[in-house]
Amino acid sequence: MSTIKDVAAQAGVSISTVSRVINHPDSVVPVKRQAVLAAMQALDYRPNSLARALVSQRSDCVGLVVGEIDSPFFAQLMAGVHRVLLDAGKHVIVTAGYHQAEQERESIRFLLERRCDALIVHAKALPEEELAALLKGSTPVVLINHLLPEFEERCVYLDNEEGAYLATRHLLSRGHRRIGYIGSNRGIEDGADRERGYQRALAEFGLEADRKDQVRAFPDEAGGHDAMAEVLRRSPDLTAVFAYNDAMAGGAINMLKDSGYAVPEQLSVVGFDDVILARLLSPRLTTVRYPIGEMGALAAQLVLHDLEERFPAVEQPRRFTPRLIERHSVRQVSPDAN
Amino acid sequence: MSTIKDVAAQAGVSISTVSRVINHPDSVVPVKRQAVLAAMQALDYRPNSLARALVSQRSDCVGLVVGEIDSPFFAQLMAGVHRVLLDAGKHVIVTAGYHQAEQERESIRFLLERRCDALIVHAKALPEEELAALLKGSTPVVLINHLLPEFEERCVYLDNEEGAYLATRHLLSRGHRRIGYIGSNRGIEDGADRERGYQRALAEFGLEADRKDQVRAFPDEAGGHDAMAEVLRRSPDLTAVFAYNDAMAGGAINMLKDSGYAVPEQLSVVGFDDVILARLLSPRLTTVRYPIGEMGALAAQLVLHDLEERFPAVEQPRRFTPRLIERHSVRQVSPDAN
DNA sequence: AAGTGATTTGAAAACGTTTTCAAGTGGTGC
DNA sequence: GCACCACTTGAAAACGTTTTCAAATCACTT
Repeated sequence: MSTIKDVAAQAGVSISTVSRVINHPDSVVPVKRQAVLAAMQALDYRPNSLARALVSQRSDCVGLVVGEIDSPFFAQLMAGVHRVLLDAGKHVIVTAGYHQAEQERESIRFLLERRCDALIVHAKALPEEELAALLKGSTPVVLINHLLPEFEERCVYLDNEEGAYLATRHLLSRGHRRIGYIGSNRGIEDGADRERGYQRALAEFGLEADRKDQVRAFPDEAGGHDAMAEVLRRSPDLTAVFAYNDAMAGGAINMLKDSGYAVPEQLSVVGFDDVILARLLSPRLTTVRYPIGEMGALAAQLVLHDLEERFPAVEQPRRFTPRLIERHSVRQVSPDAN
Repeated sequence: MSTIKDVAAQAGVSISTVSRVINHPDSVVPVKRQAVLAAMQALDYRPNSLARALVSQRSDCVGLVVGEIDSPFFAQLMAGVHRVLLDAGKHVIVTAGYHQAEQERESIRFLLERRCDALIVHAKALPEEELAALLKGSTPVVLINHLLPEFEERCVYLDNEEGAYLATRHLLSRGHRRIGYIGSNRGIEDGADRERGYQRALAEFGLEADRKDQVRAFPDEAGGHDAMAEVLRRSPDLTAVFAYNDAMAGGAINMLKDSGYAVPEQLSVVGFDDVILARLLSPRLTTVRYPIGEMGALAAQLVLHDLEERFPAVEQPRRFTPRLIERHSVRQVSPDAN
């Protein structure tokens, strides 16, 4: 691969001049500029961005750590971040933590070693002190979905409790009184927050969350399927179920239909996230919209402002509030029928 | 951020020694090694991978160009590549071409400038000459889903025609004789290949593909919805439909149900890709499995072998053959009933 | 005691850029 | 015809590493 030296030689100028036509084209006289351009073309020259970043101390890259690469949820996050960063001429390097502290640590280390100008991190397994230490470092970081009170303005997050509350309230307002919860067994905060929201809504109606109405499983389709079976076994009189996420809700719905239950006629289901899937399920899933794409975009704007003054500070609050999306998986029921 | 010099100073050794404890720990005497390790710890030292890559001429990164970042299909591709590369100690930089030549070109340029050791490229918009030129370059490249006869062993691809043939044959074998095709309007080869497969199957049964039974639309849920409506308007007597991908099939199914059609009782549907969605739709979608994750893994093994001899050459054929996955969206029909 | 060979070390060159600085060029105003 | 200035240019330093090479050290052998 040809270097700046080759180009300089071929064009009969110094390497400084070549560098200048790359970075400040106007500062070199047209005839030489043309010669350099021609030489670059002829040699298929590509500036070595490593060398460039090394001396200029900026790579124009921002690193993104997601939970996993192949999930519709994180796909939306990546897309949101990508969109605003690409427009700004930055590039994104994506890395996955796979929900394990060690992998998350390794991902962050990789990105830092690669000298990303900033990091956007979704890491739930790492201890808070480690995250705090990261925030304190010299590389700007914004955290997704992990509120560190100490660094509130650097955290973009969703009010999970409110989301679960909304979902449960919706079920309650439709007359349901026996409502199960299909949760995640991944020991992360979201889970606890959502359970709290579920319980709060129940409490408002004078109901108490029964432990046997709550089952945790791996937060995917299969987990939803199994959890649904289990919760139904334990509490056959449930009229509705709130699921930790849409994939679990989908699995639950499948399980129900397979067992001859009609959804929502016999059992109502509410999901969480509003991934594409929700619109494709049948019945179309009533769910809580998780604006993860917009959250990614906000995080991107935050780091953009850190990186260059030409990007305005963002005034928008970092806390996002979820919204209930009503579709067809919930049915009105008479509370007295229970 | 501290450098190797700082570490050397703090440990009272030369930078060569520090470099050695990083790269060949056994070659430095234990007492100094400990001192260096301690200094690194104390200073939170992280080797600058840019500098390292610059001198050693290898970045341990492979670049991956996908069609778009937020699609379940490409998510599987990324995951497959990621899995084998991470195990081998390599890192992956992902970039999206968004199905536009200019974006694809830019993505490749970025990856090349960043001095990735190898590239895995899924690009359908770029002209073949450009791809061929890329393959001829000094950086090892493997192409996904784009067969360049000139570089056959560098191309990992699916036999699209066979897939469509399988799907249509399945419908035919279940008695269907009036079969519509919901295609993609993105002018890429896959589309043409799949149409050919569809026509070939039809021809084997002495049927001719009627132009009015074929509608093209944007290959997503909404496109599938609209195309289904259109094809039904044109040819109300269809008993089955083959869709370009699962998302379109999902949209089509939704459209059908909304209009009061029962699936598969009144109309059978077959998809393509077998993304997660297919299992969650109801009825569960009969579809053609696109082993894109495995294809990504194969591509990764190919580049691994290019990069280091310790990775074995891969003997496996580069051409993947799709497989029909029977689920519940196709119904047996009596051919004579038409 | 001196020589041998193996081990450990540091100095310096190299990787491919950008940037600073000073020198060179040519034009302008008097 | 000369001083001044603006513009353009090249040499060289710097970025943070790895690696080569030769020097230094050390333990043995004779």
